[in-house]
Amino acid sequence: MNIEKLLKDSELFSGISDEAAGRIAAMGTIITAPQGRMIFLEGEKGQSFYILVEGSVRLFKSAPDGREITVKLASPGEIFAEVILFEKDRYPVSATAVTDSRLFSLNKASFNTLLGNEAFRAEFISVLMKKQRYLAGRILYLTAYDVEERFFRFLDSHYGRKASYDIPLSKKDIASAIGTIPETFSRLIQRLTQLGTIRWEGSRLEIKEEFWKKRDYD
Amino acid sequence: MNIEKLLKDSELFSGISDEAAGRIAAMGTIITAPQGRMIFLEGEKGQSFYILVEGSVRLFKSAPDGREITVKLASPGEIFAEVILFEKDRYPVSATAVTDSRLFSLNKASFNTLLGNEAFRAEFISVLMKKQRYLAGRILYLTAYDVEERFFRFLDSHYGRKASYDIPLSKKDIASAIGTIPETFSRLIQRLTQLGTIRWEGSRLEIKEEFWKKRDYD
DNA sequence: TTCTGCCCTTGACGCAGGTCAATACTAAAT
DNA sequence: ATTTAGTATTGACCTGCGTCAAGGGCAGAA
Repeated sequence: MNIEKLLKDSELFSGISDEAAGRIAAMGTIITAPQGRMIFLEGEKGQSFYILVEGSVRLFKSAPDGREITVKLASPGEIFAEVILFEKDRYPVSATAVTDSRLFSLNKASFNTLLGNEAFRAEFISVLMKKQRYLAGRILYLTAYDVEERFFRFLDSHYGRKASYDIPLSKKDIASAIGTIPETFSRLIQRLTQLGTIRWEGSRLEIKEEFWKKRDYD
Repeated sequence: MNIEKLLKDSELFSGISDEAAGRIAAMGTIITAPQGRMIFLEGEKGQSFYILVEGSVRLFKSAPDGREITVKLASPGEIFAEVILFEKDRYPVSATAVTDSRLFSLNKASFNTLLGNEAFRAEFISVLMKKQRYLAGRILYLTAYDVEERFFRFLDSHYGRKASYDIPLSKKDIASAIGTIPETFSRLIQRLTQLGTIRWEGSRLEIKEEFWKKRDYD
């Protein structure tokens, strides 16, 4: 797939013209990151930010004791590490590809050129604000809901409410995304399976009909 | 104290000229909020954002079960609810004054005028990014540290490492700020007092010499 | 084919911290 | 002076979820 198309699907460049997309595409580079590849490390110096084109990337902070707290599991179209562009020149989180991924990377200088454009600036600010809302929401998510609730909210927000999913992630990665550990997540799955609420074979997850209806999020 | 001076001490308008400060001061209004006053409610429509001039304001989200999760305890000079300025016209959090406070409020229209200024835009974007870092840090704070650790980090980040503090907040507000409940916080205080680590009488809190040295925060 | 490493699962266990409830201590209101 | 209401403390209790440890399944490397 060509880069221009992908850019136009991203949150930052949505609604951009073909011509502009072409120019931007020429300014950055496409990076391929196989599953498990570290993209950047918290505290590391950097001068580029990224747009996830394909795959998924885990953004996390490390606690002093070595545990990793997932701040966000990014999906295609999302921008991250844009914080590097102002003031601080070190990444505030680490990023690794949890599935084979492709990223579009743009450096500070190119970005500053873009910022010269009024419409782009407005778009950029609105992306920053969306992120802020996301993070405030994640604080609520992690502190006010239990693991089961978080699991279903995770499904809902990442794939929507369906009866059947094809999950491209390992269970350990999901556990991390919902803020728990594999053991606890495994026990949750076991319990839900016994209750007949879900069925999970290979990468196919099925949720019993009727289930979503009982839940009211927000 | 005059508004211009206060604006120049805020994170958003730091380094602004006297002349510009005067113009901005004329665009907004000063609001007085006595302790306990609700400033705005999550979900409510609004067209203004605020700069805290004096006092402290608690920003929180409400869980479906009614619990309130404090997202941030704002201090003077900080800007909040700026998220209202783009796209979404509803506040994503609620805000109440936890001590008698004064706020400077600016509406959307005035803000847009300011945004016309290049330097201001850059400053604004950098404030947004600082916030983003704060929120990512708060996720780590709330999920990776225990209550004791959070308490000392709270003291450190709000007042610095001192041997003696004059705490203007109720214990319940501190409990909320550090992500716990009054009972648990009270027990922590009791334990630390018995250990001789702290002494707390009225609003005066004393930390035993030597204590901070044992801690290494980042 | 065997080894090595990673995922996933399952059991046993412990504990930090939340819930519930009772009581005292204010300080403001009547 | 007495009611009222918010804050604080303390005890008894309980539970969700993390830790530790062990074992099974599977894939890629040698």
